[in-house]
Amino acid sequence: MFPLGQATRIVIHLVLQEKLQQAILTLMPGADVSSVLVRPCPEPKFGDYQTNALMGLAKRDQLNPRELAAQVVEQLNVADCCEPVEIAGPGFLNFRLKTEALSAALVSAANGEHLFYRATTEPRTIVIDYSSPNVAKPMHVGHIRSTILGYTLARTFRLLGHRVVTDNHIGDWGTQFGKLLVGWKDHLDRDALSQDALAEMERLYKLVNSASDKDGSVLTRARGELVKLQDGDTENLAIWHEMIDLSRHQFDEIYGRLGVEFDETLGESFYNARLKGVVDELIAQGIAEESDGAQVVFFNDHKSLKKHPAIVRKSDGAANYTTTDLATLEHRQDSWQPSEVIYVTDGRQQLHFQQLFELYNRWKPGHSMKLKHVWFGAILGEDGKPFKTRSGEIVRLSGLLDEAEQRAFDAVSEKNPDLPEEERHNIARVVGIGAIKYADLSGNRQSDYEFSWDNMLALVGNTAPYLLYAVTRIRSIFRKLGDESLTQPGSFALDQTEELTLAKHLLRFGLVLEQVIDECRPNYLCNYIYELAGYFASFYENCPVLQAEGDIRAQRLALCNLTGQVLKTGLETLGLETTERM
RNA sequence: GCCCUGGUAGCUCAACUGGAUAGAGCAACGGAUUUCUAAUCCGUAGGUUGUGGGUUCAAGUCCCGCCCAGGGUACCA
Repeated sequence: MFPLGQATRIVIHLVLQEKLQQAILTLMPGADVSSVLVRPCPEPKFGDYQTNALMGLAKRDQLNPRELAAQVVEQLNVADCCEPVEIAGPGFLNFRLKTEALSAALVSAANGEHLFYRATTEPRTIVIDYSSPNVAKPMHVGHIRSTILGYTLARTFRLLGHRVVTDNHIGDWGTQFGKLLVGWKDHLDRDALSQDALAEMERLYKLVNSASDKDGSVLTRARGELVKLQDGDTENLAIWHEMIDLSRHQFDEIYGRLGVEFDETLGESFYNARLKGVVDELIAQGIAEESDGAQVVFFNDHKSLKKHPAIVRKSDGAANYTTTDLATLEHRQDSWQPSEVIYVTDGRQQLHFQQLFELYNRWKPGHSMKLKHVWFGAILGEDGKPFKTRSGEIVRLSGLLDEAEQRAFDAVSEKNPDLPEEERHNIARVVGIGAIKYADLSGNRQSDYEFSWDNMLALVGNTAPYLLYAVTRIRSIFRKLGDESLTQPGSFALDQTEELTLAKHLLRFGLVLEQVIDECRPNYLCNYIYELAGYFASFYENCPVLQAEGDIRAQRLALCNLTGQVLKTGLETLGLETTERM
């Protein structure tokens, strides 16, 4: 029924899982086996993989779990890849891989047939919305999590064969432009603008903002400029376009440094023409109603939203971001028919997205999109308060990246002063930017995260430099090999514990990638490659590669090569480049 | 007030449908370098998972109460 085919070699745990489910269905026709999963054992002494699902099944049917387990084992034929299955504790099944099965998986990977993961046979289309900076404001440290997390998720989905549309929903419309237009017309410093456009625009905004706090007539004028812009005034539109161009130029510079890309950049203004129609439909369908002069949607049958109505048209007649987001969602549904739309923003917007999703479900009943808010915690300084510069300013992203590269440059120059300066600069770029990204991705996204140069650029521990160093050690071995041609081993003996542990860990790559997309948590991948780098380090210390001879040498070289490929693929999925030396 | 998060080792963080003895790193202490990059490895120590109950064969994880922290809470996004 399940021959030891290609699937077995790629992801053994899935084959075990499928066979287990079949065995259960034979015994208990009609049972729901969707929750029957095979997972890695928490402790190697129990085996390589386990399932705890039989205990749950036994409980539902009031059976003795160990007796059920015995019957299942009776039905289960996994002898081609496992030692005899053990029943343990209250009803766990423990699987221990045969070395020959492990060896077969490694051989096929070494032949380039796979890299321990299986692309999906049912590709889905997923829209991912991330980054979303505001025009006329410099990107700051608050944008980095959304940008990094969002693009990492996009790459992970793509690696597993899904179609992804990434969309940068930039803030290019809204009330701030009234003040910006006043500032532009009265106080613009062209020199400063050409030096650093976003800083100049930010200055203008702050200037007018504080002026309008003191002087009501300034605010009135700002509103007037905004109305003119919205009515299509030529001069204001031209200024607005210039502000957008200047901003996007600087965003692109940052995205270039971060290696982040988008398929679409449809800002808020793209949906302007649709906003009135959206509100009209909501009113016509009886979803929105008038309240204090605004058009409002109430969620009375919803516990957590009961006291939190959503405004879709302000009393001054203007739409707000809920309306824009509804139009955006409609556009995404119509354009790409995604099965999933993922928003990557900070946790403070949870209420907004609850409202949005609930509202969209009412507006477009029967749509089949899964709407997900993937939120993350704040970035804090080492004092535990929101991360700011010493003078209390928000930290700008460009300066942050500069400092990361500088610190990495100092480190590499100290460790390896003989490398050419140009190479040291490149290493510094890869390590510095990588360190920032990795520090951001390696924690649970929902935790607040404490920004610490020392922690992220530490040379040991779960950091980018440690992982990149592991890659350079592997590269170094292959450099020493020179022109010598590699012989692919026909099998792997895996006599040394370090070889065995490393090999088994390689096989778990696919499982981890699945977990990342299931829960939108790249830290699972970080943990995995950190463990992989650790197992490789032990292997490296204990198992000489180039000094070994014959089959052992070929096998160890292949293990190095496979580890290098998985590390590189994992790191690239996280958005990290790798280097030859460091 | 109400709603949403979170509270795990001195510090920063993990912990996979509830699963077996809660794991790493940093800091501390002890060891390893004729060697494929020591930006490394091995070891020691460190815990009543905020707190009190409950459900379960099994709870950091689920349910209820309380304490603490952060965020949100009608016309900013």
